Amino acid sequence: MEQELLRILRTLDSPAHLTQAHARLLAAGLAATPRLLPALGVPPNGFTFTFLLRACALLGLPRPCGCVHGQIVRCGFGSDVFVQNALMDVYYRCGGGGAGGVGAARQVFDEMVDKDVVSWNSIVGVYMSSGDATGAMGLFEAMPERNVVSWNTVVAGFARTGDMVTARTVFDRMPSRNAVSWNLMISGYATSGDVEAARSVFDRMDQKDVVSWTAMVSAYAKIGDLDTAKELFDHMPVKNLVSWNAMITGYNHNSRYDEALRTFQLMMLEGRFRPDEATLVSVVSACAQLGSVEYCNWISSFIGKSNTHLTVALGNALIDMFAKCGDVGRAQSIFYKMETRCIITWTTMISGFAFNGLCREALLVYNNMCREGVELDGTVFIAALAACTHGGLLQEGWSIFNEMVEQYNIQPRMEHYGALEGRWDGVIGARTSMRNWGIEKVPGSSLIQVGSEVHEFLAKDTRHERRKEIYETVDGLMALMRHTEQTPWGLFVASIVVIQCLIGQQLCKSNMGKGIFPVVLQLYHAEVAVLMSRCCFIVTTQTRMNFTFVRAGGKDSHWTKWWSQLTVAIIILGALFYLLCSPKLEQGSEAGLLLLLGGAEDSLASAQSSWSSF
DNA sequence: ATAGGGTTAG
Repeated sequence: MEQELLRILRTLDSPAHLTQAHARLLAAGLAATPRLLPALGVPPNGFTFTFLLRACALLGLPRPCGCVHGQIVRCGFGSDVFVQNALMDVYYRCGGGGAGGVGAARQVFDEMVDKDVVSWNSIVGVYMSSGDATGAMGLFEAMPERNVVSWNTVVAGFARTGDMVTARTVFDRMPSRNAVSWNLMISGYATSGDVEAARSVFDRMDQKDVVSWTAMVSAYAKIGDLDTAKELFDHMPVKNLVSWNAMITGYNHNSRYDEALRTFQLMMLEGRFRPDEATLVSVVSACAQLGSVEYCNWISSFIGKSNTHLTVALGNALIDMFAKCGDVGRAQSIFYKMETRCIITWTTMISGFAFNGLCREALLVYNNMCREGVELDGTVFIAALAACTHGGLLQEGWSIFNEMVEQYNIQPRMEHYGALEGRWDGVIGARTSMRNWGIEKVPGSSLIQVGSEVHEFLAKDTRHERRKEIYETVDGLMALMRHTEQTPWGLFVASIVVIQCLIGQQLCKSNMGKGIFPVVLQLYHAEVAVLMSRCCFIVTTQTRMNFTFVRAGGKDSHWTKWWSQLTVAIIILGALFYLLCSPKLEQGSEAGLLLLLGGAEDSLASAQSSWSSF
């Protein structure tokens, strides 16, 4: 049958007959048959290959690129400048952005008979995004002609690496600039944290477009200045979907999830934009943080109705959301529905089960993951180990820990030890010490009364008026901890936290009702376990600890200032004390821990009474 | 075709 049709097709010689035959094949459902389709005789052109190459780039597979390259040469497009430019881009992307990709792209570039500005711009961009600024600048200087895109490519390259000094130099040298050039400077300054500089570029710009405004909104949101972000957002002459997304994620990053949702609702009320995946990811994660079942149901039914494709990011966010509001069954069904998963998907599902106390199920997910041969990272092991500890499955925890080290060659970090509380039991008898110090009475209490006011703290609370400070403090400490892990500075930071907690308790106790301390510090069990295991006592991971210093009444008095100054002084002295006592401590060494314990025990003992009586 | 703003877990 197929042979017969092929024979007939070959005999056709006029376009009209060909069209007729094509129509008949379509009607018979045979047009897509791989051997008949080429016989219809439509020759490829430049567009064929640029689209084909784009498909290769999306797949990121080097092998089809080679085949397509062969076809390009065979069909006589070896010197078509459009096709060659696309080919260069594809070879770079399929090389994974590394040196191999750069080499392949460079080879295409060198072999090109005709090069136009786009070819030069592309190769400069390739060198820039591979991190080779010197190579890029060499090519840039050698360019026979430059247009505004050439200049922008270089500015973008320097801005991406955070080298705003060089970016500025190039920007100032530009013979002419367009909106993109200015916007590159704005976003470059914003990502390097210099909002002032970004703002001054923005103010000097006389062709501000929606991108400039949006970049400024997210710049202010990033440094936590939501008032200015909101003000700019409200005054934007034109908003698009990305602007709304920027405002919503700005609220998310500052833990103001309810306002994120309100902004989303405003956008929906306005009705001009349909939420895209980025919007939904942000909204879902805001719902997850709020843990409100009504919001979660609403957004999930909205997603269901809007027929949105379940991408990896959205799937991950949904799994997290359902798990956080206790519906682990729906979390799991999302997990199964996902066509592609990444390491975050697995991590989220494992922690989702553990979060709901289903630690065996968490381990099943872990086992499935290992069977599927997913490439694992250190983080997924933190989740798996925490699941074991949480469920009291210490033996499983240890065997996973060993697998991690021996089979997957992942260096254990302090978070892994933190997840395995049993680690330190033999060293210091942590549980006993805890009981002795009366620590068990403090955790679990998330209500603190100061004077006549009751301050309530729930997990990841978003309602407290000083939540910005809470999360900034915690985030800052965590960042510092990450930055300084494996060095004595980790101890330094940990000691600050402990001392702050102790002082906070004492201040609360002795100054009820006077207006106490302007910092509210809230830590969760995992972080506390890590910090505390450094400072020689362990917190059971089942118990969430809320350390809070609360200021009552909301009025600043001279007492507040006085206490703040005193506290800062004590913190610095305490930190110095730790530093002097433990300058040569080796992290993780038992001798070091015991030494540290000796130092810490004294200061903790004095605070013991306030812990237990609180 | 080459350059610019927004995207999830621990």
